Amino acid sequence: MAGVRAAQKEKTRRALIQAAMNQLSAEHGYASLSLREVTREAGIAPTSFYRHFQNMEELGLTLVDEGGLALRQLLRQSRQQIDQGGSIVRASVTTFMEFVASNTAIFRLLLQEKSGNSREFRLAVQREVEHFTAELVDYLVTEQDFPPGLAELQADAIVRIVFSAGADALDATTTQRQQLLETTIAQVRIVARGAEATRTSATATKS
Amino acid sequence: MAGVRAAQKEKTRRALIQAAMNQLSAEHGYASLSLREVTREAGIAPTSFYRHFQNMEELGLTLVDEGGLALRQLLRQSRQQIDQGGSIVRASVTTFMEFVASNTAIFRLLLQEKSGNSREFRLAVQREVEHFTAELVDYLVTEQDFPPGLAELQADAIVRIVFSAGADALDATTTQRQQLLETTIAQVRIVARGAEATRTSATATKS
DNA sequence: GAATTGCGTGAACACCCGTTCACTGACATA
DNA sequence: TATGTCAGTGAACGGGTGTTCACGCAATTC
Repeated sequence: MAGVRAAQKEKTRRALIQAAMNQLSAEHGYASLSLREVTREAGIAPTSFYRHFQNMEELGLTLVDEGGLALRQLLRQSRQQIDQGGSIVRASVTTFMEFVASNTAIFRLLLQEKSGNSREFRLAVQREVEHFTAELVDYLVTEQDFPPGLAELQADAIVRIVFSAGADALDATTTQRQQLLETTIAQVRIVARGAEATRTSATATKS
Repeated sequence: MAGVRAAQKEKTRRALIQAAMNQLSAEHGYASLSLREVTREAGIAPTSFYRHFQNMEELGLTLVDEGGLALRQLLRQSRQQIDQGGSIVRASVTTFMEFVASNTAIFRLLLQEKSGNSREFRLAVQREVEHFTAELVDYLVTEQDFPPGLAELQADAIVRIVFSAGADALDATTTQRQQLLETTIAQVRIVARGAEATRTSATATKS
């Protein structure tokens, strides 16, 4: 009953996932990922692949899940920074950009498959992003007392801006990233200000 | 000197481009586009491909150019709608969404290659999007008297939001698109309001 | 009318791909 | 200790890929 066998299996499964990650780069995306190359890098025979995944697609979806997991850790991290005071916007956007810089491969994967050629992939990524938005909506409603509708609009806009900036960061130099960070922070603040203005004008009308 | 020969060549060149376009769909992207399939659809021998393009990459860049051209036509169209009065934001976003709906393949191509695996492609798409932003900046500065820096921030944010919404529209049903249109319009207005608030508070400080 | 240019061609080459199959041998079970 | 399970294997099949080459033949040039 000692899981020696199971442990070994899990180990090569991780090796496959890691190998796939390694092959993902700016020049080589998921679409052009080959079973043979992945198994070669993982150090096993091509045929052994099927002991762990039915398809390359199943491997891909696993990768997306890994990305989603990383994103959620990012969220938690961001929350912690918020709780300990300071500029909420700056802390959040900075954390996000740091994530992009240090998880380039995985963020690129999410980004590509968001508008990729597999519906299932698109939906999986979309789910992760929505999770992100929902978290932000919750914050805006409970902490900032925004009405749900407006919070939804605002959060959605901010997420679109930040993810889009993250995409640009992938190709950017360090100084460009710095610039991009400041730009994004300013833009998020503009959105926040606009939402605030919208709220007060609506409240004024109501009262 | 009659260009019968040249005309025929241009014709099959167009056939190749069109064939490539036809093969682009939600399930089948540029990355998995094969020379042989394209020539098959175009009705010529695989080898003839090289009479028109050096690589598949050259064909791809041509497709991106076509997309850029279409985007600029969209811009011009949008300008016309603005000149004849009505809500600027609504007209612009609506036009954009209509473009996405009727040029699905080409917009999807631009979107995918924006974060795709060829640096040259990414830069080409980025150039097109920047052209888009520049046009908007110009409008904000000359027509709305925004200071250049703020106009840049605002335009960039709006373009990010609108393109991101366009991406979501690709997978959406008609009613979802309607909803998305309204959401996007509201978001653009929030950004405009935020920028306005930012401007006036800055001006107040200065005076 | 003769010479040249150049688009389109079919055969062929070398390569990589995903997937199947029967098999081995270490671990797990009883 | 005997039996069964199952991750990993190497050979093989069928198929698609990009690219080369020499060639035919109609449009063009002189």
